[in-house]
Formats: sequence, structure tokens, C-alpha cells
Amino acid sequence: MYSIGELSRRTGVKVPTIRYYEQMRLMEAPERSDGNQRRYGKSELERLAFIRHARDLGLAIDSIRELIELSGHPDMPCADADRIAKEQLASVRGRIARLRKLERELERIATCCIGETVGDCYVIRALSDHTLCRDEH
Amino acid sequence: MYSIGELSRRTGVKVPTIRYYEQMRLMEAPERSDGNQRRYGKSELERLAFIRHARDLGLAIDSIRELIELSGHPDMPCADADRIAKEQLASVRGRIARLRKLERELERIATCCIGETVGDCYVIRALSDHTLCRDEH
DNA sequence: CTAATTGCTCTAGCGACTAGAGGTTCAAGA
DNA sequence: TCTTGAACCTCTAGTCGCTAGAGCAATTAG
Ligand SMILES: [Zn+2]
Ligand SMILES: [Zn+2]
Ligand SMILES: [Zn+2]
Ligand SMILES: [Zn+2]
Repeated sequence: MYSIGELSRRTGVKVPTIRYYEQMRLMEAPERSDGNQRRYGKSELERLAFIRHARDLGLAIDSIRELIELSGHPDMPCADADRIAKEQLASVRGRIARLRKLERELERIATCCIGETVGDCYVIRALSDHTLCRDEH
Repeated sequence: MYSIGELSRRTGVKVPTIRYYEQMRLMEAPERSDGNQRRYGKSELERLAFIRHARDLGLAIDSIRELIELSGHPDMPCADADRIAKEQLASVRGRIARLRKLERELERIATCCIGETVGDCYVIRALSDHTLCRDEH
């Protein structure tokens, strides 16, 4: 049986975050000691690792809850799980595409300033005038 | 003189967002009509366009405020403005690098499931076991 | 003049935590 | 057994950049 602090050390998830996951119904309410402190077992440790891994991959709390519920029904078709993963991949690709546009513009803006004073600073001029940008963002 | 709605239409910034920028001290408190409604001029329109452009490039409110304050002192050196742009570029590049790692892992996770049920779904297995991942994330 | 639209302020909500207050329980040493 | 200090408990509020809504006042078109 682990205390919440020990579970935190073993998973790298901070103590208040574990309590937050319980509140969000990702973790089930665990057993308690006589003095009302949380006591966890091995299955909770595995679930928390699952949650942490899914969060590290950028999945939303709601998606993770759905995946956890699915994994409790091993005989059901896994189309929903596959869909969640594909949607997350698409979302990540969308964000990358958007950030690459920003990168292109910022590269120009951040490296083209040859002025010395604010009055002729390219950074300030570029921000004032979007027509200097190569494409939309 | 523009009303806040007209300013909104001309810049594409929503009305409550304009009021929010005023509250955050990016926009100065404008003149008011006899009935206490905001009235803007050309300079406020330009400032709002500046703010919108900077936000579109991902700059934080605090950085934008700093840039606006700088642009009021055209004779000062522009090192601070250049630094803010370079930091933003670095931040965007960092986020892209992180997202590319996620993309690699998610690509594998989302496309490798040949199972039909949750019990042998690769998505669920991959989330349960980080050692299946190629690199850290 | 009336009605529709737009404006005003204030408060609360989003997502995923994080920090702090104020109090209780646990574990180890004397 | 007692004491101390770390860890734990619940609850509330703050982060960021908006967005939504309530309940009212001002403007504008017909
Ligand atoms: Zn410069
Ligand atoms: Zn631009
Ligand atoms: Zn599957
Ligand atoms: Zn992994």
C-alpha cells in the first residue's frame, strides 16, 4: 500500500495533480487509512502511469476518461480508441502546421532588425504592418 | 470616431476582447460619449491592429505591453524589442520540437492497431507501456 | 416615438493544473 | 509513551486569454 506521496514519487505525478485526477474521475477514489489518508495499490499505480503517458502525448482529460472506460470492456470493438488516437494525431499535425507558419514569420522578424533605436526597429515595424508578412497566420 | 462595435468590425477583434485588452492595459481607456460609450479614433485602430498581429504571432499579453511601451520611446535602443522577438522564436521552435516527437509516437500508435477488440488494441497497449515508444516525450 | 440594436459593468466559466491556508495524521527517535 | 516534524487532509483561489451571460442604459433607424 502506497501513500499519495509514495505514488507521486513512483510515477512522477505531483501530489495535488493526483488528487485533481481523482476529482476529474480519472482515478477512482482509493481506500483510506483509519486517519482518512489515501492508500493505493498496484492497479492504481498502473492506471496513473497510463494517465500520465496519455497526458504526455497531449490527450485531453475527457479522452483519457473515455479510453479508461473502454479498457474496462476488453470484448468491445476498439474503433473508439483508434478514433481518439487518430484525432489526436490530426490535432498535433494541425498545431505543428500553424506553428511552422509562425516560425517563418518570426524568423524574419527576429533576425532582420539592423536598426539601433526603437524608431527604426524592424520588430516594431513588422508588428505594425502585417503586409510585410509572407503569408497568413 | 468609431464605436467599439465598429472598431471590432474593422479589426476582426471581438468586442469583449477589446474591453479585455483595455482592462489588461494594452489599450488606453478611450474617450466616452455623453452616454458613457467608448469612442475610438485612428490611433486606437492602429494600436489594436498591432496587438492583434502580435497575438496572432503568439506573443503574450505582457510582452505586447512591453513592446507598446517601448514604441512610445523611439530614441531608446531596440535591444529589448529584439530580445522579445528572439525569445518568442525560440519558444515556438521548442514547441514545434516537442510536438514533432508527439507526432512520431502518435503516428505509430494511431496506425498500428490491427486488433478488433479493446483487449488487443494497440492504442490501449501503447498507452499502458511507454517502453514501446521510440524516444522520450 | 418606438423598437431593435448596440452598448455598459460585473461575474463566472473554460483546461489542466498549482499554490496556499488552516488543520490532522503518521512515523521515527528519545 | 511522548514528541517532533514531515506528510497528509479539504477548500479556495489563481494562472492565461479570452468568452458567455445577466441585467440594465444608450443609440439609431423607421
Ligand atoms: Zn530592433
Ligand atoms: Zn503577419
Ligand atoms: Zn485498436
Ligand atoms: Zn511514451
